[in-house]
Amino acid sequence: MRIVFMGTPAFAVPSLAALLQAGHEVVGVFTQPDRPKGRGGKVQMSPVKELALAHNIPVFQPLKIRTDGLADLTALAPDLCVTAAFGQILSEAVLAVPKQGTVNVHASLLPRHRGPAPVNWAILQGDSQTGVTTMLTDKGIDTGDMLLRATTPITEDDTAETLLTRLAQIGADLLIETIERLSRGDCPREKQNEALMTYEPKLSRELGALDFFKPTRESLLRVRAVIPWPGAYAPVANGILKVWRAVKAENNVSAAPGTVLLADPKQGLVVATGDGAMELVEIQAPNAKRMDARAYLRGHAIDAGKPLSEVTI
RNA sequence: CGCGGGGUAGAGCAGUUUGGUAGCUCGUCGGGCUCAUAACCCGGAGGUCGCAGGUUCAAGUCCUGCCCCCGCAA
Repeated sequence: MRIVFMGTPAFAVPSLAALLQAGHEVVGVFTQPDRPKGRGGKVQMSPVKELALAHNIPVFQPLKIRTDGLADLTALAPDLCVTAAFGQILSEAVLAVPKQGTVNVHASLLPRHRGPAPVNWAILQGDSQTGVTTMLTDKGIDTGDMLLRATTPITEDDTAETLLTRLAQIGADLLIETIERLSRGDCPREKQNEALMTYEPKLSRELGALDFFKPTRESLLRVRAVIPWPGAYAPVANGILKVWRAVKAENNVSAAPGTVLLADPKQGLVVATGDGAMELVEIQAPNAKRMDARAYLRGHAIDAGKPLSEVTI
């Protein structure tokens, strides 16, 4: 069976690797064009492209597959297309190319969390579990019929980063099983219940903003949900303080949310919240690298009692 | 050639402008005090100041080259 794979970031890599591992015939890979990235603005290949090149698979990087990629896709004459975080919306013309359709690997339990950032939103909304759904892509965004699904619990230690890594592997395994069952003709297929559907947009920088007036729990979820990008942050006198890890803390004092309650190497950096307090465990000062807050406090004195927004970090 | 910050003891930092025998907080080791302690007191160990070269009586500090790390922006 001739398979064309479409994917871009690290999440898609295990799926492509699994296809190759399972001996499937991957005749071409579509991925987003190389773009300037990182320090120095160097142009970098997508993780999927690197893997494809390592296996000498033809790589296609149309700006828009629906227009300037259609001819290449048609020429590959795929029986099946597989997508995983490709980053481009497939038009009906594109979907019409593969004889047996297009299977998508989506990192949520559909119909919950349709959209480009399902893992982050699952954490942010406090879901106790999430998973991966394989589905038949149709013209809508994540609206196609569901095939198989696998779940995984969201633990207190999970961040969007750890969860995404785990889901990528789960998705890869599920993809292989899905293709096997499709080819055997015994794969279940179920329409999505539109009434239970949720759709969330891609992440924006603003989603990282912490609001200390909200309950501790919400802030802790946010910290975990926006790793590694955009990262949770709070304003300070000299810029922005990023928060990479935080935990609930005790607060017996009556202080306005946002007030620095404690700030020393032994007790840590504790800030008052809407319903208690939270300790900022791993932080990142403006222009600095991320580090343990207690380590940071050994070299930088911070006055407790003032609002965090007025403190110079 | 996108903008910028930095490499000083195990950790985090100061000191570099105005060259002159390396300092702070924490940790660590030993001792003491205490019912007790993330407490306190006393004492000690631990550093080729990223690498190489240069200027100088003298360089962490000035000059030149190189290596490495990181932030922002995308």
